[in-house]
Amino acid sequence: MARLRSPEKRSAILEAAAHEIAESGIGAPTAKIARRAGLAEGTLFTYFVNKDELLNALYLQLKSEIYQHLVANFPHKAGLEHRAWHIWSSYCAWAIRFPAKRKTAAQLKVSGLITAVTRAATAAESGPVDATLCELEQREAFRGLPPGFASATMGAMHEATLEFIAQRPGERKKLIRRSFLLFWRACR
Amino acid sequence: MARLRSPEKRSAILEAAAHEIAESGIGAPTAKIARRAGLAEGTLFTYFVNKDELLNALYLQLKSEIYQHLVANFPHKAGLEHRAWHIWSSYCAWAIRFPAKRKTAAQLKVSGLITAVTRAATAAESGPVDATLCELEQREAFRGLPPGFASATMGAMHEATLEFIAQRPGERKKLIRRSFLLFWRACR
Amino acid sequence: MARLRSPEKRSAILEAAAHEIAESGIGAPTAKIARRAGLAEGTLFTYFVNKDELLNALYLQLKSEIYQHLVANFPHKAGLEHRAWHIWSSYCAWAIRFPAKRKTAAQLKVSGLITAVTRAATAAESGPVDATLCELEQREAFRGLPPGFASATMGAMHEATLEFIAQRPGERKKLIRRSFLLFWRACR
Amino acid sequence: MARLRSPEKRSAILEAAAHEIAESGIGAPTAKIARRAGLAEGTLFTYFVNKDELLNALYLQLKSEIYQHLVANFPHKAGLEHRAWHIWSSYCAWAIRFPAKRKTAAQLKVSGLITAVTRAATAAESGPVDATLCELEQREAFRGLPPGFASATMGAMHEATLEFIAQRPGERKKLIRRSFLLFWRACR
DNA sequence: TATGAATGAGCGTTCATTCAT
DNA sequence: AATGAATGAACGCTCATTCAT
Repeated sequence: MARLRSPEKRSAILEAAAHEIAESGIGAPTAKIARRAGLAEGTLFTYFVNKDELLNALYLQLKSEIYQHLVANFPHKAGLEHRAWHIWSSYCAWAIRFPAKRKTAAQLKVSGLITAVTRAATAAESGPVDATLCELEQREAFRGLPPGFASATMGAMHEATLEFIAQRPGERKKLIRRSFLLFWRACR
Repeated sequence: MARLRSPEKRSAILEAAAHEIAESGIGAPTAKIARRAGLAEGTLFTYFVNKDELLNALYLQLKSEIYQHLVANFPHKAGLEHRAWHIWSSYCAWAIRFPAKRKTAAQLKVSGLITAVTRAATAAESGPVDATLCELEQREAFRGLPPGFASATMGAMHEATLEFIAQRPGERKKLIRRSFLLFWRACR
Repeated sequence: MARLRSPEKRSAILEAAAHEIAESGIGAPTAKIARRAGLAEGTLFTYFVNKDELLNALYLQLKSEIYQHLVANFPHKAGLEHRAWHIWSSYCAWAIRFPAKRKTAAQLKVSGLITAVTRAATAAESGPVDATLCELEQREAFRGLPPGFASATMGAMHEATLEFIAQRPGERKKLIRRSFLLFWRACR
Repeated sequence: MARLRSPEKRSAILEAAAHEIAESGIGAPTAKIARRAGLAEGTLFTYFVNKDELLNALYLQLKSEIYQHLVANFPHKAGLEHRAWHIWSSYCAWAIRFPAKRKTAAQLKVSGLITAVTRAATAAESGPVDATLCELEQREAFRGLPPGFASATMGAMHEATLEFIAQRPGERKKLIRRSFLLFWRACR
């Protein structure tokens, strides 16, 4: 019941889940996840009341990890384009470094299992990243489009870019730069 | 001679699968799909050797339906922007008209079950749409980006747009127009 | 209804069944049997009302084939030992020549699907073979043992012998001779 | 600690399987076996990874039970004929006492599901029984026949005998004695 | 708290048999 | 008579979840 008996074990479960789901999809068995986390089948359910909750917690965790990554070394004082570039390139770096996590996040997003509450919680994190994206949305380019559109567009273009990078890892740097230019043309 | 395998039943299965998967995800039971198609459980397997093949056939079918939709009334003689607009708005119209199909196509895409063969088959269809997208990629905006990037970008921005439309159906027309403008700024 | 429309097709089904069952056991699908016989799934059931009847007919057929084989070139005028040797060696020759049929006959025998009626029918065939076996049973060695015991013993020792032959095909001839000697010691 | 896997349950499954297979053949459903063992369907698969393994384990178990039975009260010091008689009569006694097990063992043997590994494992058991059979094979009667032939012959004649006993249970004792005499004539 | 055996509903698939053609 | 699509019960097996230890 006490849901946080050992934060390490909870983290181990989330980490294991991210990898299992990347490999086997949402249908990855809880037993395998638990085993990969070094725990017994049943123990998983002392940390998460059921699989759905585990999946929602995992989504939250992944979003949070991304956020941490974007915020690290954030150029608070820089101009808008530079800050946008930081977000763009940092996210790509994270996605390339943790491909399993990225894949899992994508699967969870379309799974239909992520609740409105969870989605709201991911949106709640505010900080320099959101501030930058909001600033972007003030621009002429986004006139008439609803709040969040800049962020959604960026995310969508990210996914497209990362798929190409997966096929041409050698051109990684160039693709990140060029795709940002494309994005930035739209915003300008 | 015995009854012939009927294309109508095959279509009914694909149609039923699209709806069941939209509602319940990739895990939708084949028995439910068959029932929804008005057939017995076992009959499904005279049309598709197993679930994976059904899913691949469904993906192919959905891609093909989209293509048919985009090609209908295509303004062959119009300028590039006009043709791009046709693609943009027609796809949105299809997605809004068949939300279940769109959702299912998205799920299948990330499911890991779509084979390389299937993906190749969807890419094989060539025509005015591809020609237009290729023409787009010749532009300065896509310099240094690999073939297919224009199409991928468009697709990604579509997804973002459609999510917002789902929440504000009333602003549909405006959102489609405005988001196209955003896309077009990038291409210009 | 008319069960004998085409005797060739009926035979083809039995032949196909013998091979399929040798390969896959009693569980061999009727569809596969029909296909192997060059017929459609449903056609099988115009010749045999159901699978059980097909299996019983097959058992009968195999027993009959064996009998035909033993009776061919039967040394009617020879002494008892010579006639016994003919039965012994001819059966081994048949089993070696048609291993699938032998295997299938063995499977059917223990399957629990062969009815008393079928068993009775196989026993009904009378002729020089039975006469020889009856003659054998008159001997001191079989005193106090029920009718049919000589035949059963011979059959049992055959099975044992054939298993060894399967592993040492090169010694075939010697094994057949030596095992007959063993059998004959018992009868003498 | 959780419950430990219980040897009793494992045994109960094997026992149940022996009876179900005797009644319904190799096709006996695992669900029925589990139910007969007093367990839930799924529990069977915590003791055996799949049906094939269960069947192999069952074969091993039956062979072992037979062996235990033959070894009990074995007349180690007696002459060869007496020891052979012990094996002969003890096996018959076991088969009559546990007809279901005997039938099942026979079905498994011809099923094609028993692996080489399992067969090897059954052969590995060595002891006074094998010693006696080896001694038998040294005799003139088995000259030129491969090792294991005495055992195979005995087994084959057993099967024949038991079939007759099944039809005349009253003459059991006499049949066992007389059939042994027949066997012994061959060996002498 | 941690364990993993136990549970049984649920799934994908097979297959003997029926029946429209 | 011959065909093979249609049927649905049945099967082996999986897995989220519970619970005795």
